[in-house]
Amino acid sequence: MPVSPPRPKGPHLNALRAFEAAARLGSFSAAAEELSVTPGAITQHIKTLEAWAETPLFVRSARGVALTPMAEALVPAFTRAFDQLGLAVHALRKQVAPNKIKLATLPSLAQYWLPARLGKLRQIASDLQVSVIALEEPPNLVREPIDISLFFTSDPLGPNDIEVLQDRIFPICTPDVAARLTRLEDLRNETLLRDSTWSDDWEHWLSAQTDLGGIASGGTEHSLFAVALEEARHGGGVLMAHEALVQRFLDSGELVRPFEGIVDLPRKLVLHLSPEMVRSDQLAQINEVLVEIAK
Amino acid sequence: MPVSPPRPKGPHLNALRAFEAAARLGSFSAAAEELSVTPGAITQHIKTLEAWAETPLFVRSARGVALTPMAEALVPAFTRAFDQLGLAVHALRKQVAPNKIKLATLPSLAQYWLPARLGKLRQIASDLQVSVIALEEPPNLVREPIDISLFFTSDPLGPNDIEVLQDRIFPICTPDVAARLTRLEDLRNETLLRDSTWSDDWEHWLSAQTDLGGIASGGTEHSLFAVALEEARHGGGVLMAHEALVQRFLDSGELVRPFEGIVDLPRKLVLHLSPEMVRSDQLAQINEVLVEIAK
DNA sequence: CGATAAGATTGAGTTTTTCTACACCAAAAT
DNA sequence: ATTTTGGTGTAGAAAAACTCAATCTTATCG
Repeated sequence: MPVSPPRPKGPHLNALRAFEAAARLGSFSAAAEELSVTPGAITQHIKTLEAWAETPLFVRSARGVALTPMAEALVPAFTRAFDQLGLAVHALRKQVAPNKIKLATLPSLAQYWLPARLGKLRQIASDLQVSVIALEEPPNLVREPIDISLFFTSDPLGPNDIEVLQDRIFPICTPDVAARLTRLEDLRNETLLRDSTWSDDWEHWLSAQTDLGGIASGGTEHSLFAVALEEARHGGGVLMAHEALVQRFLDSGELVRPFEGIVDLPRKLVLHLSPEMVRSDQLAQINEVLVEIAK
Repeated sequence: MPVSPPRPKGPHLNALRAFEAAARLGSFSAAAEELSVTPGAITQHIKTLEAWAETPLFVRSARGVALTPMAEALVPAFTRAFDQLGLAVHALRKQVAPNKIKLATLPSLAQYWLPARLGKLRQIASDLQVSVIALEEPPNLVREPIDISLFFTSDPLGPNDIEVLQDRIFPICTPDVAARLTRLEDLRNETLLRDSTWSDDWEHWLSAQTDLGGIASGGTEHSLFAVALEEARHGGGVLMAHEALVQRFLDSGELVRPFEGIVDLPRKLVLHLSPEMVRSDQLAQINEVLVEIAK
């Protein structure tokens, strides 16, 4: 017979968001990354949602998770909903402060490439307030309150993307150290400096050199490019550098290229614009700015 | 110069939901009602959202709140987003348990009108599990996990609505009490029973009677129709009854109508279907059920 | 004019949710 | 066999959300 239960509550919004992220990214840890929480938090959100729905949504295996066929069918609707919500939040931010712009980029770019461009930019559009957020991974521009991202990628360009430059690497060191280096084999006696986010740059570069000696792949790895660069500047070794980041040290002569070889990596530095950024009628002004940033 | 602030966080989802509800309903207390929280909770949500956005969203006056012109423009996007989310949740519920159906209705209807219909319904579609939720106010079928609502309304019917019957009122009492009543004026000596949700039914009915004596508008008011009815059944007075709710007592003779007058109120009992209910391919089966419910 | 009512706010205190930290586990990769 | 990867479980802590009761402001009523 008909019971009269208490008013049923919907699922928690945060649990739905966690579900959507995990489903879209195919992984709890990736979802945790995107939402900037620990993986354990995602596990718990999914569990409460599964408890609410009284059904499992993911099948767990030791190697990762996969969506239940049933859950699979539901994901697009949730993705659409949270995308809409993201757009609405973007619209709110823009409405409130049309000329505050948040730009996310790699710490190294933020430190060595951006400042000069932003300086010029402030002369052109002094009403814009650009703040820079240093991130290791590109943010989701639909979901997060960020307007522009600037990262290296090898993905094909979308309509809201602007190519800035080609990623290009070569070794650099102080003139002192360079004096000791005549052949590639001499690198065996030097400390090879590398950045942990691009830890196989040395391998890429070496394998592109015609006369390849078995140069050790070791060397000291630094979690920040800035630290590795600092060590190179003090003559602590040979750094595998990205052109965009070290141009000014080459110009000043503080650092030099001990070898000719330059390797183009299969990726470009790309500016991504948030949908609201594109939609906004402010676009003309922004574009002027972007052209300047992209030099 | 470009700072590097910590990763910016988006606004709280619950605050956005509160904002959307308050904006759509034009009132914090109405939003509180819809979300089943206290008005204070809404106030706080809006405040945190305003703090996040660094701008006021509502202008407060003692009479209520009104949206900032700026906020006004943003509401539709949020409404769309939360509607989408509501639909997605409905889809989830249906996917998980296609034949669990939640029906919300007035306590009095749940007690006096529904049971007989649901009984018949279970014979026709025994695989359906209908659970009944008693509510004073119609729920928002897009946002809440409820499939069908059954309430009195004077609004024009939408596409997902089915008219069930016309609301019709008249006084009833026990035969004993009726024996004392020959003219309307005799009501002055009786206790007029009324339900607090329909507290002006007596006035409606009286003003529709041709020979209107100045019958006192007092009497005892009960918060539940069931209580008022119980009192009438014990000869405690004359109850202004709704036809749908007391038919069975008239049939059994336990209660009688001391006067002829029947007043049609300008509202109908209407079944509302959730969008998912309509969308579902289960609709054929449901319809069979609905026809039965609507008798 | 005072009384009352409607609606929102406030601050304190409480409950619930959400998160982290860290130990742990199982398959896959080395 | 060891390491790595990705998820789970639990305890405790932090943050968020909520309630309650008092309070304020203005409109309406008598």
